[in-house]
Amino acid sequence: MARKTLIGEEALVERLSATFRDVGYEGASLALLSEATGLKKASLYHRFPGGKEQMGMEVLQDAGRWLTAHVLEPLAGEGSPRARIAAMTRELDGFYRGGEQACLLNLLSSPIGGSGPFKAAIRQMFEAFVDALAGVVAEAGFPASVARDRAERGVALIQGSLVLARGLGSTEPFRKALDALPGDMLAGAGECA
Amino acid sequence: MARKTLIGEEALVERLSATFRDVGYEGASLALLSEATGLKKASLYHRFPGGKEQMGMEVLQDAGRWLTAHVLEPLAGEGSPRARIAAMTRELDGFYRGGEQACLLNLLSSPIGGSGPFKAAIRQMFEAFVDALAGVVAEAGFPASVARDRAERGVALIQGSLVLARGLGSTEPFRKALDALPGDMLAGAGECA
DNA sequence: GTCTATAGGAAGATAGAC
DNA sequence: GTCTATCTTCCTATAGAC
Repeated sequence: MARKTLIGEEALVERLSATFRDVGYEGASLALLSEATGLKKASLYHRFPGGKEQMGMEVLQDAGRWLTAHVLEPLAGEGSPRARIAAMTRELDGFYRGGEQACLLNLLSSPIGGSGPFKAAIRQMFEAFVDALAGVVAEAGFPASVARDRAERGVALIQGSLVLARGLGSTEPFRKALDALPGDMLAGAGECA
Repeated sequence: MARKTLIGEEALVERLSATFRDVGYEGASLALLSEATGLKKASLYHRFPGGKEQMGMEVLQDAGRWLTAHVLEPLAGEGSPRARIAAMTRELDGFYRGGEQACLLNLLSSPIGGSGPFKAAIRQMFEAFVDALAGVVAEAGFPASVARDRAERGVALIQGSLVLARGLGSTEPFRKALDALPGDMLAGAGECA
């Protein structure tokens, strides 16, 4: 009863995600998505009756599940704050392929005033990420407002270093940002400078 | 001899830039650009025979001139390092409209391996920005390698806070990042924590 | 310098055979 | 579940009048 589907659900979403992250949502034509997945356009519509927008949503939901499993839960889990943040950076390094792959949340975003189809999902993921990171920083002994500010800065650093890496054509800014992140988040917790 | 052009060159490029920054390069159709500028498509082609790609290039060059005049030169100019960085944040706050407008350099970027038409110009602007910021930090007494790392982090913070602001639908992360930037860049120069 | 009108092609999406 | 073939709409770009 096998061999009817040419590509598994996981691999399919994976390829779609990689394409969106490479060329953006608008830049990802069905021709391109078809080439990337090995499925003809009509086959893509069979799997995603809602068309490109549904592909975007499912890719985003998949990223949300990844975020929960590989970032949010570890951040809320066992170990010292520093160890948990360091573990998170390792996961992010893999997810972004050392900085080569851009972030969906950046490439699917809509203007601040606007209301694209992905806005709510993206916002939710950013908020969850900031909250989880702020939780760890607070656990290290910082007041809640400081923890929140630091967490926002941490997420901004990750996103911004990906943007910079893309702009400069080098993954170095991303790798450096990840390396420095635990120190950035916990500076002043025991030592100074 | 006036009144032939319905919109001046400066205003024209300004509107095109705003549109690209709102919906991205691929998302900016000629219909949209026409609506934003008040010029019909044929008129846009009269001003930009190279079509949308030329519009993107000229908008990018205009941003480069703005960067030189309002960021690079002030950073290399008079005043204390802290004052110069603070002056830069005020300029950036205006340019990004307090975080409401995204960054061209982000929205026109191509994948790390790829080679879009804007790649060289974008790379050059990011490098010039990082260099100028690193120069100020070095002037404040930090070793060149530390200054470079801090400057990269500063640019990443600006870019990332814009991404985060867009994702959260609030300009707050951007404004906070700007406020903290002088302290971030010069921490340890005299005081600690 | 701006416009209306239109060419020519690529986009998203669907029908129906296998 | 996948395909070829097709439809319609939108896109970039051009022609030519004013």
